[in-house]
Amino acid sequence: MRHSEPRAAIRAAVVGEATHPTAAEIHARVREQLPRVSLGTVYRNLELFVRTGEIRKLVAPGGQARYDADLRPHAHAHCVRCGRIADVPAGRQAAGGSPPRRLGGFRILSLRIEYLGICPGCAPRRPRT
Amino acid sequence: MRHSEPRAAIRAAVVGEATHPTAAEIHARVREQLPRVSLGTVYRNLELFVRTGEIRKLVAPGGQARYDADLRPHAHAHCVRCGRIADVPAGRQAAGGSPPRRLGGFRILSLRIEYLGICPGCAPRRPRT
DNA sequence: CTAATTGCAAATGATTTGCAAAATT
DNA sequence: AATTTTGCAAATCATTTGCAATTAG
Repeated sequence: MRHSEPRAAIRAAVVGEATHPTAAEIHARVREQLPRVSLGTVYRNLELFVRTGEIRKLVAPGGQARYDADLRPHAHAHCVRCGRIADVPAGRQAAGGSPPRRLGGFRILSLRIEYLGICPGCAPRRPRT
Repeated sequence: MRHSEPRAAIRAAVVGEATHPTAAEIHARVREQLPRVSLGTVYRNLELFVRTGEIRKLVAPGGQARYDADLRPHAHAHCVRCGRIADVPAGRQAAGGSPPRRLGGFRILSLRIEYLGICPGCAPRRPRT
C-alpha cells in the first residue's frame, strides 16, 4: 500500500474520531483539507483499511455503514432513530472475552455485540408537566 | 392488517424456514405458488411483519437483509464468505439474558449477538495430503 | 362501499467500478 | 519507467415508493 495525501487524510478522519463516522461524513471532513478528494476514493480506502484490519466496518439496519478505528473488543449501542453508534465499555455485560474458535461448524473469527435502542438525543423528551 | 393470499404466502415462506431467507429468496418461494406476486409486495409485507414484531430483520455487512421468524433470544453465526446465517443455540456463550434497560444514556430495546466466521460449506477444504 | 393491498415501473440511496490522468516509488 | 491511486461519471444492487387497479371486510 502506497502513501498518498487522500489516503492519509481519510485514515486520520477515521482514527481521530470516536464517533463512528459514515463514509459521507469522512468524505466531508477530508474535503475540508483536500477538496478534490472524491467519495469513491473514500470508499476505496476504507475498504482497504478494513481488509488490512486497520479499522472495522459496522453495519446498521437501514442506513449507511459506519467505521470504527478502535480495535479493542467492545460492544456498541445503535440508535434505531438516528443511526448514531456509541461505544459500550467492555465488561458491562457479556461484552468481553474472545469468542470460541468453533461454533456449530463455523470457524469463528470475531464476535459482535450490538445493543439497539434510543440515544439520549433522540429520546422523546417528556413535556415538562 | 387484512388477510390476503400474497401476505399468507410470504408469512409462510419466512415462518416455515430455518434458513433466514433474504427477500429475494422469499420472493422466489412465494412465486412457486403465486407467480404474480411482486418483489415490492414481499418487501412491504416483510417490513410490516417486522414492525408488528412477528419476525426480525437481520443485517449483514455488504449484502441483503435476512429475516428470522424465531423470536426467542438467540445469537447468530454469519458466514463472511457466503452470507449464510445459522442460529447459535442460546446458552453457548453470553447469548442469553435480557439486556439492561439503560446503557450509557441509551434506552436499550434489544441485544444482538453475532458471530462472524466461515461456515462449513465455505471452509477451505484442506487437500487430503 | 371504503379502505387496505397489490403489481408494475420508476425512483432512491448507498456503494462499486471503468477508465484515462496524476501521483508514488 | 512501472504501478498504484485518483477523480469523475456511469453502473449496480438492494430497497422504497407513486399510482391506478384489485381485493378484502
